[in-house]
Amino acid sequence: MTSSEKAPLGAAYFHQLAAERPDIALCRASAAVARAAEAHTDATAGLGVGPHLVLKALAEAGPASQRALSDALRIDRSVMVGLCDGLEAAGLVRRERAAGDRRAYAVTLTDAGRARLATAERGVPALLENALAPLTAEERAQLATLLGRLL
Amino acid sequence: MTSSEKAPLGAAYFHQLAAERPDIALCRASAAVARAAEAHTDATAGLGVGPHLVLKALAEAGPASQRALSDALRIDRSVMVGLCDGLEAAGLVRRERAAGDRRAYAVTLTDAGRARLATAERGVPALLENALAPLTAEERAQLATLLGRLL
DNA sequence: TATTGTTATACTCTATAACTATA
DNA sequence: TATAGTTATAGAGTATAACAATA
Repeated sequence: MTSSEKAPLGAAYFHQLAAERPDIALCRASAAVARAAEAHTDATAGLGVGPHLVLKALAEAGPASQRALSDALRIDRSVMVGLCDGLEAAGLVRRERAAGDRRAYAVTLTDAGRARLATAERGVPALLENALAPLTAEERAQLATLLGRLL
Repeated sequence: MTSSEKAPLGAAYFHQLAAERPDIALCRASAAVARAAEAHTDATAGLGVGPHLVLKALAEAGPASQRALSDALRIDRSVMVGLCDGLEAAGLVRRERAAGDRRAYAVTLTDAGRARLATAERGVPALLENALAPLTAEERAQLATLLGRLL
């Protein structure tokens, strides 16, 4: 687009592309951040992002149906099933029957779940520091605001 | 985190989460933008993002090896094979042998490829408008800058 | 030894459709 | 009829390991 026939492919090319196409920059940045965060899964007590978010939501909101968790975390219902299966098998969550609606569960955090969450949460700052290292605190806040607007 | 036991799960919950966890906001925003963009694939002449980027790189840099394309677009080499297969089958690209290195191809844009790219590029503004609708032009530039820093 | 292109494979994430039991 | 949970499935996207031809 700049000059008709001179734009060598290299590291610089991708940055120019990222500037032109925020959608693609978003996709690649998301993958890069996820990779960087995943490298710190140790920090989150071996808890993946999905399970971690479920425990966190339950800790903050109390027992909830899988449907409510799905909506709140924007995770598909069919995925939530497996997430809760894993958490239940690990003893971090109990599936009690919801009072007043026998279709739904009241997914409930166990003491072990609360403890595991606490450990995982302690690792989050390091995870974010690692994943967002190139940004200052101010820029991170800016980014969060912009992404919040997109969501 | 705020008060011990009151944070109803709802749309608001996700936004609070996004504010606390830019990594997760990035992941969800990326998916949301990709979905919005995909809904406009008509706008890009039926060309997916990967193929589009390959054509664009070739148009801007001239014939290149798959390796160079992989590096420039941050797409794995094994994925680039299939991308080039598809583009070649569609007649948008030719795989000529590279001069001076019989291992590599010189992937070359055909006239049909150039025409298809031109059509697809015409749809990009509408695609971005649709995907980034919640952001002002200024905010889009801000976002691009921040993502560029992350990459 | 290292690199280009290739294949096979696998893993994650996401989404859909269909089923059951309840409502 | 609509909803909660479940299952099976399928499609992207991404990544690894191994191989042949070539450097």
